[in-house]
Amino acid sequence: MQLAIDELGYRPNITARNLRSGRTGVIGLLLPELSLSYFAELADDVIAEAERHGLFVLLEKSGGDRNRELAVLSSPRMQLTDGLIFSPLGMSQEDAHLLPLDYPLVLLGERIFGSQVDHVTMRNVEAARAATEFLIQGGRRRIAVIGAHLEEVVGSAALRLQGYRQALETAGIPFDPALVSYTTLWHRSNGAESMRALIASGVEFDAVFGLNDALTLGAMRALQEKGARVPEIAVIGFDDIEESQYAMPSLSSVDAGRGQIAAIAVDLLIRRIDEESGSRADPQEILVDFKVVARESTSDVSATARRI
Amino acid sequence: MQLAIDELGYRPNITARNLRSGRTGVIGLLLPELSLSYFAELADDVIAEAERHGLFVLLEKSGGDRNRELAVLSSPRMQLTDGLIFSPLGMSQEDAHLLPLDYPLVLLGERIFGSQVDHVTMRNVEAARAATEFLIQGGRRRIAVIGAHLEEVVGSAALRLQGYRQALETAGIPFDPALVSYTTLWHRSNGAESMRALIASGVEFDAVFGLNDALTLGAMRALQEKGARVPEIAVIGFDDIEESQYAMPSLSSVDAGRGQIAAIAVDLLIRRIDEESGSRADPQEILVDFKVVARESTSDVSATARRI
DNA sequence: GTGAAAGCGCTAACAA
DNA sequence: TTGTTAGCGCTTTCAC
Repeated sequence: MQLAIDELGYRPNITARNLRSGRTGVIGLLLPELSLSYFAELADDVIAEAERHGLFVLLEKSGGDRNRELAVLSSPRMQLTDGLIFSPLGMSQEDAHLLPLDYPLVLLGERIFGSQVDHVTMRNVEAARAATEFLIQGGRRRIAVIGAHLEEVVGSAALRLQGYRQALETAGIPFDPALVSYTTLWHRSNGAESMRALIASGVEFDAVFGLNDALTLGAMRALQEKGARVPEIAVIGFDDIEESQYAMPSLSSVDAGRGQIAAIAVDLLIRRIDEESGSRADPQEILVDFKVVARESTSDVSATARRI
Repeated sequence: MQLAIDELGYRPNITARNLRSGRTGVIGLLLPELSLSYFAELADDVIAEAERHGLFVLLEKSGGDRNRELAVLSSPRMQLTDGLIFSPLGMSQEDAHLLPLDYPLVLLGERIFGSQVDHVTMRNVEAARAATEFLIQGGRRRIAVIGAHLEEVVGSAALRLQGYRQALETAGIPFDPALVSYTTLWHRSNGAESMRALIASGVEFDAVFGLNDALTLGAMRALQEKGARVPEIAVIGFDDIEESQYAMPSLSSVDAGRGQIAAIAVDLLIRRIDEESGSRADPQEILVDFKVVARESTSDVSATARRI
């Protein structure tokens, strides 16, 4: 039988099979932007994980735009896929009710919590607090923050800032708003601009906590331009993207569990896809592990807060 | 009528439509690795371009492995897509006959030339020559190369090395094999290792041409670790990935036309998809434009070749 | 056991 | 114009 199949070169028609079975074997992945290393690496992880389960990944990018996100969620395009892993950036908590419940969906990130949808995310507050505590243990007291978002309540920036403040509080260090620098986006250029502004403001600091690695690499570059030495000024980022270990000096960071997020998201999505349509299990909220990765940018050196 | 559609919430079944029409509205993109910035940025460009034409992108990664590339090419998975944009890395010229001719396919990159398949690529030789000439015009004579591949004839590394040699020849500078450093992969770590080996070899040089930006950023980092100053040692890369402008110092590079490659590849693929099955147009070989992007790493400074 | 038939939801062709 | 039907290629069911 197999011989005959090979000989005649028979190829099953996947589309017909899909029509019949109601499945496509494809999952969607909706991310803000692939040129941000964090998301590129996340996509890599998701594709690898999906492949292990015999699934393919249809990749869409939203550019972080709420309308584009909504358009993708409601478009018939998504019928090509059995489910969607979605990392919102434009949409926020108030939009939670706009998430489809009749379609297998797994949320990532920090924009929407407590919806009726499975959600995998990192321990932003705890991980940011660990990063800040690590700097404090290294003797730093004037820790600048790069990448805060104005008036944000949920979202990565707000949560990580919260972790930072908790660490200060625990250590009895007063919070100084002058040390917090705001950006809209988290590209390297925003980090560099923020750092230049911070330096221009004349505020003293002995360490920098960047709310993601791309930002932080830009900030570290701007610091060095002004003649500041790292780790005399200690610098730590967040996400632990691959290039952080090749920066000059190599950048300390927090590995917030990206690989684990990808694996769990795919697993949860598959579970939803396989679910009998009548019996919808309760939505799960999953938090993954994190760890501080110490590199040269936080090597111990005598610390003195100062103007640069 | 539209009212009735909206009211009843009618959604056409895309799969049924696909079965009927023989089209899926999805194109495949097969790349080595998304965590390499060049490919992440290329994927971003392809997705954006596909979207402009109402198409979706199913992303697959090969890890640069020939067997995985062949597996994807011949697997029925690809029936989910109307065509494929493929950047081979494991497959090479001898495998050209294994490319399917009965399926819309556009090749990228430098591994396979002159096949019966549409091909979009950069002017590797000319662009590498331009980068090298740029260094020579800056007064450099001892230009190290990072990232050559042993015994490669076609492929990005070989072509770019060829451009380097042409530039030397035109300038009457003898080619010194001791200045050429070989790697297997083009990650940042390989660039750093190569540079350390080059320095350990004791050879004198006053400039570095890295065959891609990731390599070059790693090499620049290793240079600086040894106390060498850039641009006293001038450094130029290839690809002009986004982060090169934020390196310290910012890295000069060659923009070899990535965005144009994405746009043309999608256009060609659509043309193939729309082609009547009987009338297969001749395969096209398209070369895109390049330009040298000068940044701090090649700012003019007095150059003296030396041991580091 | 092997084989025929129905139907997934759409669209193109045809009939009224 | 409007309505009906056949068929895309698969899988599941039911009859033999």
